Amino acid sequence: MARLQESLSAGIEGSDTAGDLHAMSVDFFVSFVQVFGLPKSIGQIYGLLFVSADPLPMDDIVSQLGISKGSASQGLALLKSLGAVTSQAIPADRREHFEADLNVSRIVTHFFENRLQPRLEHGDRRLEEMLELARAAKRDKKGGGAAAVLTRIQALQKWQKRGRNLLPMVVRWLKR
Amino acid sequence: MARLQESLSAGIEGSDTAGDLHAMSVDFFVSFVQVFGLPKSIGQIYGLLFVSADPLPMDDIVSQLGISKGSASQGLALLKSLGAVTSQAIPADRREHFEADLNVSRIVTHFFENRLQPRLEHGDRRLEEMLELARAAKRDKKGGGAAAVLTRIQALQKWQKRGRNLLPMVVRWLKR
DNA sequence: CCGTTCGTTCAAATCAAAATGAACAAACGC
DNA sequence: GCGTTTGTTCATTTTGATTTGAACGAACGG
Repeated sequence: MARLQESLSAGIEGSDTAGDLHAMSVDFFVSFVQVFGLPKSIGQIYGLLFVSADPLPMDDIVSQLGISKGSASQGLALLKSLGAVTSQAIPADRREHFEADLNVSRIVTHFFENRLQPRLEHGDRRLEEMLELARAAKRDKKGGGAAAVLTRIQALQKWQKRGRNLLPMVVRWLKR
Repeated sequence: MARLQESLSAGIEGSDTAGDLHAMSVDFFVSFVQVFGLPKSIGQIYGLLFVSADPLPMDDIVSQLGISKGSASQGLALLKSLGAVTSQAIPADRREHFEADLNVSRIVTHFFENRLQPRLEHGDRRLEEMLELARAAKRDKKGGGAAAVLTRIQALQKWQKRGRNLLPMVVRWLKR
């Protein structure tokens, strides 16, 4: 962050409102993305773009945030795939310029559909298998609480279904 | 996991239905808790208790999962605080015995209220500060896009509010 | 074409979160 | 009380994820 402050204020004004705002935005989005278990660099990049008046080329991002070219490249790739940044063409400059896209419902939807749903579905399958095994165990009269375990698994399945119903509702609600 | 299989099947039956079920449950809950960014050990412990007919003492958990006493102790403490396990007294055995509590809505609610809400509220405050700075920047005519940034921050605030409204709705829905 | 700029990839280094285990404290039985 | 069992704490170690940076390839401009 030293880098950020430094290069932005560059010995001009005293209170450096712009630099503070940049730093805050970076901070804000870093903790935001961490809620979703995404790497910090993602938040830094988005935070910077969010308060930038114009689209920035990658090397500006690298130098302003003091991160490596590799991180920036990978981070921007992910952000693009999330629909959170878009590239803008700037006349007479062949570098890609990136702009933050405040597309919250798209981003959250993407997150749900790509990170949560697959897990839920995989979970479904495994629960089904567990149920099968538990039934077998009960038939074979293995162990004392086979019936109790069976009941538990079935209860869990109900919750799983509930969760799977909830997600689309949330997505719909976010979309309006 | 070698430990789990080993101690459970203990050279009795061939196909080891019970051992498979245990392993699967552990697996299932490990990936479940990881969605919420909780440590793996939490999932292991809960997964084991979930398919155990009777409450287990800590040393059983330690030996069946092959984890350390420290992990088990800390993990159980967290699970208790989540209301996900409860201790049962077993006559003539002074060790604490733990039982899985299939209390999904309580657990998820706890997660929302303790992990998400505080972050959202902290975010609120920071957004407010950012807005203040952006207004100042605009007044001082710093930078070209001060007005655009202001608009963005306000839009973000709207989304933040939306999110904060959504959470209680989700919680209510989960509770019935 | 050839040199330069831009961007990606991936093995290695770094870093933070979690697990370990030894030391400690508390509760019990004798 | 005194030794033993049970459970917690916390400094150290381990592990896994992220970041780095050097090497590479592609696209452009002259």
